[in-house]
Amino acid sequence: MQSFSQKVYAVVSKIPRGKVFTYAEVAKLAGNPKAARAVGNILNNNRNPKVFCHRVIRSDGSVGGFAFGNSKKIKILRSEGVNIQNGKVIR
DNA sequence: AGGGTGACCCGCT
DNA sequence: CAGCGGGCCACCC
Repeated sequence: MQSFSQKVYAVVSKIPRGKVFTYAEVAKLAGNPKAARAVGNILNNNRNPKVFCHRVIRSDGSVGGFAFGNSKKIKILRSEGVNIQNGKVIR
């Protein structure tokens, strides 16, 4: 049985390298476009190391938050090939 | 069963 | 353009 959190994990895990998904996008793909908040809650409470949580950003392009440090998140994203300027992701 | 929290989003001022 | 508030959903205690 796939709970919303499980779906979120599945979607996030499917994020290809060098690409970034917004919480709203993940929530929508998970089945609830308005559950962006729930996505953040799930990742925050679980912050599963097996999930590419660093590839999930806000709709504004901000990295949002990261359990290991948002700076680290930005660094990782840049390594992935994502364009980041002034702490914001340019996709 | 109810209340509280959170890495959010949208709208208004 | 920037800042503030309200509302949405899911999970935990």
